[in-house]
Amino acid sequence: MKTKQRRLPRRVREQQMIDAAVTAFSKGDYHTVRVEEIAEAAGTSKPTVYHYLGSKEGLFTACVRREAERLIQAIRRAVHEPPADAGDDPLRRGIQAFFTYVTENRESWTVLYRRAAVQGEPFAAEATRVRERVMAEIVDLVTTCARGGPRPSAPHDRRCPDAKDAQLMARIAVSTADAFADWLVEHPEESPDAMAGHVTELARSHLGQDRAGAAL
Amino acid sequence: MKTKQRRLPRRVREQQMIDAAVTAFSKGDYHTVRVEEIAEAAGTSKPTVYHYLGSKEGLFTACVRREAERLIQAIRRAVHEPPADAGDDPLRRGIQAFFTYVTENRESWTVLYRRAAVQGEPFAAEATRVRERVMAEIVDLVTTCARGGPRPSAPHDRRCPDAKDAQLMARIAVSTADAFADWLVEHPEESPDAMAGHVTELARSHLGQDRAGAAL
Amino acid sequence: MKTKQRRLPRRVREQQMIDAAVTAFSKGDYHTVRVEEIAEAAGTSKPTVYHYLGSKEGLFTACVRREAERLIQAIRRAVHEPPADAGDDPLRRGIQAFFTYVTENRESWTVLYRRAAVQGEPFAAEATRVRERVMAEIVDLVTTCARGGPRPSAPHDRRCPDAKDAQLMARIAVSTADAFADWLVEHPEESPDAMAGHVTELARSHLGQDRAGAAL
Amino acid sequence: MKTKQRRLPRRVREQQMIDAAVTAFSKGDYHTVRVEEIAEAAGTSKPTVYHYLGSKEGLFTACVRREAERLIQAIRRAVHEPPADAGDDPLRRGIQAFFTYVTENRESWTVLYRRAAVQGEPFAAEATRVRERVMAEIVDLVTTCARGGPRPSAPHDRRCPDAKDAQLMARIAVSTADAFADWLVEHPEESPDAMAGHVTELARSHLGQDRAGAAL
DNA sequence: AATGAATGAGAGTTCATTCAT
DNA sequence: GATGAATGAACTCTCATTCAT
Repeated sequence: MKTKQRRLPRRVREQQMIDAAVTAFSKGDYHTVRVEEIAEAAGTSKPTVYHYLGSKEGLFTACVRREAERLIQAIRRAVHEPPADAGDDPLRRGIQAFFTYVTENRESWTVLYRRAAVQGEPFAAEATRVRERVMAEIVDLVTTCARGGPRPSAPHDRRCPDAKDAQLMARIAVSTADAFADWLVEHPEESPDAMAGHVTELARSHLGQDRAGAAL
Repeated sequence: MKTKQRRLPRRVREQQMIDAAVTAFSKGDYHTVRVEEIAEAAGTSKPTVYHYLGSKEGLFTACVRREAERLIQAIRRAVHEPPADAGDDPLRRGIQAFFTYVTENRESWTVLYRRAAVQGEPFAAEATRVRERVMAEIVDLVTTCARGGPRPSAPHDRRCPDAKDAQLMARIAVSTADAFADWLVEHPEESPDAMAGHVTELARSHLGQDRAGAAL
Repeated sequence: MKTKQRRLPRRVREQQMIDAAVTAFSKGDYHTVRVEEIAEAAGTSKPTVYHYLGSKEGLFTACVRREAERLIQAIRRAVHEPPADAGDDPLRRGIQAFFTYVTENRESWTVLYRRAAVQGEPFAAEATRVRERVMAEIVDLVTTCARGGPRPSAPHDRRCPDAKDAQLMARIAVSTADAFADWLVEHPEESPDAMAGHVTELARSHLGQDRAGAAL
Repeated sequence: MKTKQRRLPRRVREQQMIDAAVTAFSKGDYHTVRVEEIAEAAGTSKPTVYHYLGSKEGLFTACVRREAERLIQAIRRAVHEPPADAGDDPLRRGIQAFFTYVTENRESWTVLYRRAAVQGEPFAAEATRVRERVMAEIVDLVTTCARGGPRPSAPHDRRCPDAKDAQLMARIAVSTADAFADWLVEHPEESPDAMAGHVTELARSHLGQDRAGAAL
């Protein structure tokens, strides 16, 4: 057990604060979380939190930013630098990575999807922007991949599904992943992979079907 | 337009309060909403709100209860007492009613789905219970109807999807409806019906596919 | 069981209100008692209470006045119109009556002695005045009787103990009675009479002793 | 005269708060006292009071605890470590110390005896417990000393007055001390010592008389 | 760099009191 | 005469935020 470290370099302390904040914000409402409790969990004091992150809103925003970045990187890695045994369908790999992230990083996802969504909040501005970057990433995934982008073997798919369809699919993918993550808590015997498969098919079928009849 | 009425009977005022509260809670976080602002919107004063509903939590709970009831009734009516031109697939009618409700009663739905979801809050207790009643209703819809319940013309559907599948489908339906409602705000040209169609198929396909190969 | 009477004559309703108020004020602090609860206990509504007694303070004052009057009358009756078997020492009869009243009318006494004593309260003015009337009555009892007033057989007692002593004795009598009343709740086997005897002796001895050596 | 100090260490501020609170609670009813006024009197702000003492009730309880402790210590010191010129009757010394305390620390005593007595109040719980410790201390004083405990020169006093008697005496002593403190305000020429003498005799006489005829 | 001390501002809640029927 | 309806005013308590060391 490490004893409480004092005088850590700023970079490290900041990360500890954000760690603590993600946990806290995932457990309760933005307003329910007290800055002090985060400071304590991070092994520091309130003023230090303010010194580093500026305000409660800044703290929250930092969480959203960092976690969004992690999620985006996870998807990109799965698409562009897949491990050897990951299959050769990048759309599927991407969606699977997304499902896996949501499932395995519940706190992170909760903050990203559930907390940052509250409109009319002071923090909404920046948070919403970050949130949209995540959506854009997934839209991009769907668009690029369904179009056969990195996937050489699907030439008939070459049409670009229009942005509208892609956006809708992205949203459905996200909402499904969210529902599924909850579901998994009660049914740990299920695997995210199966669900990811369903959604991949749904996406490909929907994006193809609508325009070309039989995309599969 | 009636001028602001003073001295209304309790029943009426209570409804006005709940009306105002639903609007307020749909716009902001539970904690962001000030009771006084609700009182004013309802044409009354804070003490009267407390006199009638007991507490902020009581007010919130009253909203959740009333709106949940309305949603459930809308679905039941669509399933059991459909208008003449409503098609003869009860599952589809139910899901359609659900999508329509979510789309047309955004405030109501927001309170029901987004606000009541914050776990670990004092107000969550009753709200969560009510929320589960709504889920149960939809599970019921999926289960009964997919099984061919009121739908005489689909004998091949007779398998009863097990509770697990039905629950997952219900959650996905709900989550998707929520996402779709947002979507509709940006794309008013889309109709809830089309979306309901998609989801109905998704449900039927999922419930069938997994266990019976090609149910459709 | 009488059904709740409506339309009672004012005099009666007022008494019911005061009854309820005495009970309520004896149970809790002045500020803890809610006017509404008194109204309900009296079988009426709040506005009626205000109509009759004017204000919470008025209600409280009415209680103090009525109960003080009752206590004073009880003492006077014991001194001046004693029952046949009551002994022929008027001082003792008076103190005994006082002890009995305090013991048997705990609510009344609590309001009179414990509640009306809080200084700095809005109601203090009138309540204190009434309270002082009670003290004066007891001082009077001690003074008159110890002086051999109505008691023919104690000529050596003729000196008038000065007001100061009498007042002190009165206060001691009162505080002792108060302590004793509490005591009796836990020890119902004791009788007020014995205690009254002690205090009577104490009074007589003190008032005599100090000035004349052997008053008894 | 020190100017109003800002930034005092917690321990000090807490004492100042309790000082101010004792004064405030002695002047008015628990409910009449506003926390803010205490904070101001203590040279701080409301939130600091809450930060340190937790709640109004906590503040009140802290007062009761501290003052009770002081009173008890005063009595113990008088009994066990008397100054040279204090006489050699420990019962008398104890009672005298008690009377002196009540007389000289009117605020403290008022809080202890008058405010903590309101039953059925939320704040009464702990306060009542502390109050009983004070009573127990006095009972102990009466019991031990009357039995001739530390008093070597009174062998005929050896009977142990039973707990019942001791308790009654303690209550009367307390109640009388309270009345006497009021009395002293109007008659500053009297001394607590004289009064203590009276009560000591009353106690010894009562404890002896009843059971043994003429104990003195 | 780090933190104990301190607070302004505001929220929920309660209650005596008054209308208007 | 009696009462449901309504509220002004006040109070406890909380929390993000800032000094001063």
